[in-house]
Amino acid sequence: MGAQQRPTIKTVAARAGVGRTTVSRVINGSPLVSDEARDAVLAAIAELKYVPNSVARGLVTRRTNSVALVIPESESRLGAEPYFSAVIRGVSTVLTATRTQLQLVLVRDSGERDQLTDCVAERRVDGVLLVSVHEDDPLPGILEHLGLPTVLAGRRSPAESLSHACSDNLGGGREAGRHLISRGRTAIATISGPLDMDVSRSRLQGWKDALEEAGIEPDERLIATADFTEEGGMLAMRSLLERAPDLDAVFAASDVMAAGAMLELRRQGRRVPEDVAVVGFDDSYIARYAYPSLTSVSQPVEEIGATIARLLLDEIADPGAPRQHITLPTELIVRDSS
Amino acid sequence: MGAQQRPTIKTVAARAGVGRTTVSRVINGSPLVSDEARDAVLAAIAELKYVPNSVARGLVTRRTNSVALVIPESESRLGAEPYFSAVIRGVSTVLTATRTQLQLVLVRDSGERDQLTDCVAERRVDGVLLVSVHEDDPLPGILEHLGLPTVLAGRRSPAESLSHACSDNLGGGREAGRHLISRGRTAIATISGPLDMDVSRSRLQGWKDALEEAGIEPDERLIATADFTEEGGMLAMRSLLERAPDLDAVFAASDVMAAGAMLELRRQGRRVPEDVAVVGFDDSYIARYAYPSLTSVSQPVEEIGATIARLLLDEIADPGAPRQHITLPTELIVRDSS
DNA sequence: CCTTCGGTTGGGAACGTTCCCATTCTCTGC
DNA sequence: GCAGAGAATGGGAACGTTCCCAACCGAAGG
Repeated sequence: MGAQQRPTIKTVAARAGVGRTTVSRVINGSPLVSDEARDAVLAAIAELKYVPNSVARGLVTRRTNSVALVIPESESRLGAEPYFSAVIRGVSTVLTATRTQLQLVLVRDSGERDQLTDCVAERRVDGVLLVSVHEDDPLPGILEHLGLPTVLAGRRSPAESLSHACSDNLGGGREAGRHLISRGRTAIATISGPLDMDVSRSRLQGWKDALEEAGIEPDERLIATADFTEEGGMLAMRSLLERAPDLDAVFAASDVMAAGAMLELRRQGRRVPEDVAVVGFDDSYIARYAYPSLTSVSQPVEEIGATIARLLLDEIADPGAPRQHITLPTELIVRDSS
Repeated sequence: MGAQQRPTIKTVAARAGVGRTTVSRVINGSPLVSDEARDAVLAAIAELKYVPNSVARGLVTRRTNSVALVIPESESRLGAEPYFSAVIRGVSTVLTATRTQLQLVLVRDSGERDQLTDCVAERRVDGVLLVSVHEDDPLPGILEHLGLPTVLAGRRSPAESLSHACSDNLGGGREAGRHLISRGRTAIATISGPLDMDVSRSRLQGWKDALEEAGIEPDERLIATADFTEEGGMLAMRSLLERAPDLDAVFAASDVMAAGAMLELRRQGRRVPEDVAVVGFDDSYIARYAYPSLTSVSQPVEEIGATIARLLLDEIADPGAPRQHITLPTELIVRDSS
């Protein structure tokens, strides 16, 4: 029981009294079928509970109706960084609607990246979504060279050639900076992400822009970099406090790092926001759960996920079309920490 | 460029001066090949950068080397509930090591569940992992009937027939209860998850056991149920405070609900832990970020993910083997909230 | 010297689809 | 009334692999 022989397209054809091809046409919605034949085929399909074998179909069509979503685990763990979960949700929403499968690939180290390349070469997926790309990441180049449709969440540089969607990191950083200035803060530090990522550089540049607008010269002592982790945010905050004990505000390029920074501030007896105002980035639930609740730059992460999925489906459907670059707006959500 | 014709097994055979079958044997590690032939084949593979087409292979072997991980999104969103991310990590670790693909399926409503059933019937996966099952969930039964290897994280009931791994929810609930009693609390409430889930019932029973051990009769007024969301936890807390204003402790069956409960307690001016002690479940980072930091029952979620992946691979390899049931231990992590 | 056996080898068939093409049938227009 | 167009149909081939089985080879044994 259970594992009985499943019907094939031949079984259906025999039952409906038509040829294989006609059944195939009905399944694929071809108009070149008489109503009569179509009804017979549909009835047979229903009777036999026939479901086409997608593997066999993939062999001849060279399509798998499946795309890979690649998430690097090395620097920031899925789950610890809510960004990834939200991207997954957005991607999944769009893919489900078009009946496309989602292959999730967590890449921890370069060994696993090789496996990924194999998997892609095996033609198990029609396209690839990459998240959190570094400037010198070899993967986008490899995929491009393989001729496999590829779309990025984020970009390697402002001159990114591959299709991608990202949020307005520059504008978001600027908003954060302006907000702190408007709160009367004058010694505004920042905890940046890794500088080999465009997302980090853009947010940092936004912060600089805001200071310069206000006539403040960005000071090297007020810039620390971390790796988007809580631990990193904590260490960066400690280093900032050593170098510039008089700082009265800090803009962290992610909520997770902001949370780490707040832990360190509390440990050193600085009150938030009285002594030091804090602004994060992402507006994840960490911002809501944090105490005091965290002012944060909201980016439409789920929409980024949905957008890259759409871009990828477009590119799979028409590989010749020009690459698309989409920037989504950010919004500052003010809470208790600033 | 890029999309040049990829080599097939025939190309390799011609290049190595052997037959198709010999190449296939080399690829699949068969011992029935002379060293000489093997070397020639391996050289040809390297020269041509040949990678086997897994779709074609799947057609004849009836194996896809890919399993589905099904996560219901309806009650608790991926990302808002760290549990799922951790399970994904554990699953991914085991699967990557065995070169098995991971199909991620987020199911939002019953319509999407039908699609899932189709996808499974299409034989796109060798097995299915189900997370967060409800007692009357039709999916496990359908999959069992289809004869598809299926493993659960959690169980529908203590008599679960399918293979599964879950943590010791009963013991965890008991530990939480005992801990609050040891802190001298006497009016101990609980916020349970949905009662149609075994995980909820077990944690609730553990709480009851602990109270009864201490000679306290569990009071209906001190039991509220919610849906594992922050909002639900908040509402449940409100309802508990109305029904039993004198409560001095609460055990929530998840950190997310505990966070919601703490928000409501703060809103009503109750101090944590002075007026009301709070204990959560999961020991997610929410517990660390919360203020005050949250005492929580830690369960090895990532290990649960790894375990169900292993059980599934076992079952795929030997579908006839008896089903396995694995229970993993929990541990109470005491922090500031109790 | 012939048989047998184990180790190698490769061709044919099959897996379940889709696509190409040839065939049949029906209508339209002159 | 007949050619031609177009719709509907189905058989053959192909997609790239694995599995079955027959065939070959050299050595061992009678």
